[in-house]
Amino acid sequence: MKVDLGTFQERLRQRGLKLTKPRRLVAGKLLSTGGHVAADDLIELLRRDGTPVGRATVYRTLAILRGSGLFDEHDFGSGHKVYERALGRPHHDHLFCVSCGAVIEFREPRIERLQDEVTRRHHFTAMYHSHKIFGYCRRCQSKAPQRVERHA
Amino acid sequence: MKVDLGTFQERLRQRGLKLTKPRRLVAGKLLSTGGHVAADDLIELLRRDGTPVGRATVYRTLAILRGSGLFDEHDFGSGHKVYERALGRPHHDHLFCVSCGAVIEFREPRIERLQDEVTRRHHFTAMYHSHKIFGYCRRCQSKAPQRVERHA
DNA sequence: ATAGATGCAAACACTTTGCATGGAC
DNA sequence: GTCCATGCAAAGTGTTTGCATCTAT
Repeated sequence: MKVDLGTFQERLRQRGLKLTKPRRLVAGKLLSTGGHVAADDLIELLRRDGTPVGRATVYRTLAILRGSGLFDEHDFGSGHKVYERALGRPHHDHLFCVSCGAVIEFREPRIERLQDEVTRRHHFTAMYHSHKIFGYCRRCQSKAPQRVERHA
Repeated sequence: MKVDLGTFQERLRQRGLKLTKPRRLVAGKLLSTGGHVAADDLIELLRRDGTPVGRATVYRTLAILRGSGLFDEHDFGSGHKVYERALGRPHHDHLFCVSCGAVIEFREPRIERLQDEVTRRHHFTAMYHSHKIFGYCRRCQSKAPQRVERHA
């Protein structure tokens, strides 16, 4: 499934919203950037492009993109939320390097299956989940303290 | 393993810190409350007890308790962090009801094992993880929208 | 005695909101 | 023309920090 501005327009229509220039700019930049981008990054990037968008508008647009299921929002505890394209991409979870901030995606269907089992066991209806593993990535091994895994 | 103020004192000593009255009050209240408590809850509870502790001190004490491995910190996306006793309790992860805010703990060693496999695969050294499933608890089923699981 | 702790208020960082103006439909 | 969107600045929220005072050791 191709995810582009056309898809965005379509989703906006479904909600009776307008496709404005600022919204096109935010969505476009988000799509072209890929990766895990924060609101401030977007504001800065758009400003540098000579097409500044007000911070309120950026936040409001991100809320729409998230609410439409086009983008996922993640909080890696860095004090700000980051966004990544969701539609048209397979689901995955993340490893986060506490040393360099690298975000590594992983897919493990067996974990997903066990999750279903857990929710069933608790008569719980899952809507979404967040599974993050924090530690040291391959390149930051040397900075890791000599300790075993602690859970949180 | 019994976790009490004595353990706290011991951990403080190890770091060259003092066991002061405010710290005893915060740790004591946290231990007696159980559950998942936020900084503001503590401040309010202590104030009501007639033993108020400054907000800065509460936050600073929570940081120590967390850093000493006595308490875990969780963010369920409610805008504030919550704390729960960690030492002397088995590790677990959480289901969070987006309707009533209920926090349900679950243990699933098979998921933990698969996690290890994932980190090994990526040459990643895990320090801790956060696995949360959001949705509707048994009692809030009726409020759940008719939709399949969405991931985030 | 002295290094560390307290508590107030001010500072912070991220995000949201009120409101007058502007633009999509 | 109507209703929604924008953008500024101000407000909000949870948390952290500077600093003079106090206290456990």
